[in-house]
Amino acid sequence: MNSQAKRLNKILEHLRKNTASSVKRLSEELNVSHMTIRRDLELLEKQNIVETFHGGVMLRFAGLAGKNNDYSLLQAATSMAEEKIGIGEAAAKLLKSEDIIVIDSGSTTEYLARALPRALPLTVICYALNILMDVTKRENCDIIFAGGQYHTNTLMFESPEGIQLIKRTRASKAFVSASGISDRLGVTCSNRYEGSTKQAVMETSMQKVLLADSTKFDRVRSTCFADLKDFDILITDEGIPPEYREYCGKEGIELIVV
Amino acid sequence: MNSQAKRLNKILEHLRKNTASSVKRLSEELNVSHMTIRRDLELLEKQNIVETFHGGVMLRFAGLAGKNNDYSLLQAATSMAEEKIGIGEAAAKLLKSEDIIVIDSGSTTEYLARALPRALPLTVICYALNILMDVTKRENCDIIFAGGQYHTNTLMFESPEGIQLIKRTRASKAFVSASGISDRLGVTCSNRYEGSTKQAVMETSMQKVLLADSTKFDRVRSTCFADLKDFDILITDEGIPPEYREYCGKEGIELIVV
DNA sequence: CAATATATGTTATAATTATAACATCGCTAT
DNA sequence: ATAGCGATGTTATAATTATAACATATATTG
Repeated sequence: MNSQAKRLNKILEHLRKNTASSVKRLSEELNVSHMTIRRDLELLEKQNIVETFHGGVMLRFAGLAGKNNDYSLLQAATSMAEEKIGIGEAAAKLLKSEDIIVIDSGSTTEYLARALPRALPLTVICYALNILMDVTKRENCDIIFAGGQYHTNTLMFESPEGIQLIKRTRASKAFVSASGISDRLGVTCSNRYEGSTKQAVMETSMQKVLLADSTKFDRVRSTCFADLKDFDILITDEGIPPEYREYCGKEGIELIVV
Repeated sequence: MNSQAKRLNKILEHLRKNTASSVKRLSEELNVSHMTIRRDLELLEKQNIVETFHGGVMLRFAGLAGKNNDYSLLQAATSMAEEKIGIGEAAAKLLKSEDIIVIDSGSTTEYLARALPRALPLTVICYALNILMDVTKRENCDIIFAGGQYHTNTLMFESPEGIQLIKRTRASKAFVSASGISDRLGVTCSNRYEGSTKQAVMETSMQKVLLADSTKFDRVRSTCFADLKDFDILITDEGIPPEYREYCGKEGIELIVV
């Protein structure tokens, strides 16, 4: 790891502790010139990790900057950011007043959490820290959080009791993310605990919406939690392969491309 | 409520959503001059509610500024702040490596969450947003969160499943807060849901530590969840009435006064 | 090892924010 | 009503931060 990467990690560490900081403080803390800090922050800002303003910086993705994530992981989490913003906004447009929605864990779903229309009264069910942090900032919003053991790499909480809580709850719409989508091998994620929770969500929601950027197609991960055709709506970006467009048409899945 | 109080609430509301902001943004948002904002922020800073720096402001007690708390409530939450800091630090001194601890909801316990020694590997069980936010910033720390319905005024999550999760978990030490303490009428809190959760915690922890500033003595709230003598340790400040000192001696409760 | 590229530091200047003193507005009490 | 007072707005000046261009140091590559 080069010195810049080290510094970027130190900056993020500092921000995780303090949420916000100033260029001055950072340059003093890290013993580098203010220009170096500025250039570092510029990088971090381009990747949507921090937000700068005259006099300071603040963490944007408080959640995603989980304590064990180093800079490279953060990069991954912020890749395809533009596409994900579009997907989140498109998902938010589906919402109606009094909807009871599940927001799954993941970085794509976080953009939905941010795009939730402030005016609509909603009930939100979730189980990931980044989602929770966005939702608790909202008003007009009942929150149900399924707790459990905290997983720092996915920012997700999981437990039998959490799954139980989801199972006795009913949602009008579930917004689910995935790490891999294959017509033949189904919709997959990377961890067993994610799979169990997602399955519970699929069981208890009226409408199931899959949120995934186009890099997820024709990719598999270890844990399959649903068939693609189990979903009612698929929201993705222009990069979706033609054969998946066809598949959606054939299976009656509403396709929303942003 | 006069116009200044209204504005202070609006500022806090804005900060709750954005964590940090700038004088410029606030003055534009609220249509007042930057001087007015500055004077408002000066007030809020004096009360330890926000922290200002060149170019901006940020919330200090992110958790405590729950969205439904108005300005007057915030004041209450930050009262006895010095005593509470001491109590939190004293509680942190009790911790040993590999301890499994419960941190109850409340403002006093938040100071413990902040004072957790960074070096010690710990498992933390909690169910309140302000505690969670502090604990997730830490490393060397397994987190178990008991979820449920979110209560904005106490920042606490509660559900049968959450209680179930607590009940099947064992802790070496529980750090519990209270709204009222009476030798005759027991230890009380304000809400039924708080009581059920606290009771579950009392049942499943080896050592029970009560954290309360001295304003809580000889005060009762609606929901009783324990007798004072059920606790092994009581941490409070110098203001503790003499009769409670005696009571602790008689009942074998270790008293720590900060 | 030289040559090049990249990262960091320095400086001067521009832009923004902070402070302080004073002016004005609007409420309250008589 | 109006005098008085507190709250808010205005302005000029000081302090701080941002930007850009250039200089220097450090790392990389053939």
